[in-house]
Amino acid sequence: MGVKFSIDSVDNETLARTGTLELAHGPVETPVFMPVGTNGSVKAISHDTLEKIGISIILGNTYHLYLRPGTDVIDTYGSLHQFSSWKGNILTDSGGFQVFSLAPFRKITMEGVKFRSHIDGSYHFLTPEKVIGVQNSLNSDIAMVLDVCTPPGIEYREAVKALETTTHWAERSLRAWKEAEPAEGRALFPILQGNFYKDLRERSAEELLSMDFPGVAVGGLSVGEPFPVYVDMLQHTGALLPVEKPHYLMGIGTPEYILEAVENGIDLFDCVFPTRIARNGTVFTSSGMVALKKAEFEKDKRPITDGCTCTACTRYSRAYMRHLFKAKEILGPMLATEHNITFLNNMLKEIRAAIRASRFRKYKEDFLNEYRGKHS
RNA sequence: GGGGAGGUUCCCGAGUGGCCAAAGGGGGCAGACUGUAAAUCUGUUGGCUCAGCCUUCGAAGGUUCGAAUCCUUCUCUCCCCA
Repeated sequence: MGVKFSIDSVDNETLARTGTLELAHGPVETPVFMPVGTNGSVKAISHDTLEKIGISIILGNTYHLYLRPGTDVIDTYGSLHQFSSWKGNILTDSGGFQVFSLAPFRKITMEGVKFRSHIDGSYHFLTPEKVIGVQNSLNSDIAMVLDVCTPPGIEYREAVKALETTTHWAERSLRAWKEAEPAEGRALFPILQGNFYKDLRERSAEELLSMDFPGVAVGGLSVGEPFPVYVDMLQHTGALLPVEKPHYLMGIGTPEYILEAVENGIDLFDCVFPTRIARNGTVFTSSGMVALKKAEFEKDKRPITDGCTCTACTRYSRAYMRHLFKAKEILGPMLATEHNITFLNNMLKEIRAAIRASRFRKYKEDFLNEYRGKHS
């Protein structure tokens, strides 16, 4: 389970740092945004285009791929990479979040989680060991332990229970992972929980970091809490993480959230938001989010944003993009998805450069001033 | 020329005496979306001095306490037969 993570530079005002994570399918420069490809496909964009943008790692989802196509199909290819023809790295989420978001159908015990398939209603029982087994079939470069994610506002004792289950599952996951003797360049990360109780965050960190994991993820944030609460909990949690290991914050993906994450020492993050809002007609620009369907863009000949290297910005106007969405042309979601991923990827390049120059704070300030200022 | 069907709020289309400013869909406009059951979902869509009032269901007139709904005439559209 050897994974090399080297820190190249450290910002002198914040916890931000740049690094390189050596995974089985190539190096990943951090901080990095990882697009989500739940079913072995980042929705509305081809692997070719992702490669062209320079994406080195995407997500897959154990829960979805276990249900469909199933490991028997994946096993005939040897890996999700082979099956989907993705040459880069893949991080697979464990399914813990699906158990959380599909709440009406779940039953969690210390042993595992029983749930109903959203596809055919069939019952399934997932254990930490089984989830490791599925991720071994997928040959994930970074696998995640099964965890219990909880929403804001729950009782303390309920948060304790979720935390204890998560720790217990992490121990079992690690044992199963080691027994399977994973190849060099593959990693298993535990997921820090504790809900919005700081002492529980500390306890979760203590318990999980006492185990021999090559990295650590922060879960249970960006689950509906207000932005200031997110920032507060992130600051508290970020300081608990061991400097030498890669830090993964699960489920964040707007420029504002990303900047906070990087400032607090986060190296990896993923989010469906950029790709989902793209499909729904909203794109990122340096001056804020823009809903392309709005009437004001009917005859707007400008590109989505100047200086962007994506297909939409180098070739098409806002008016045309609006028309594509109005006419429900599939090209609209495709171009918008490429744009949003390109936008974030370029933003992360700038962030890494700013950290190397030890001027991250300035970069963040300047970025947010324009982003939150008046829209162009 | 003869017979038949029909004209409803931006469009399609329900509604055959009061519960109708008028179902439903489309379109428009706005909002939401953050480890993807999402190319999705929600709201709104005649006007105003807005718990009320005014205007609206091809046009005009009539019946009625009361009409988009009934009657008369006109007008327009579509289908069938000559």
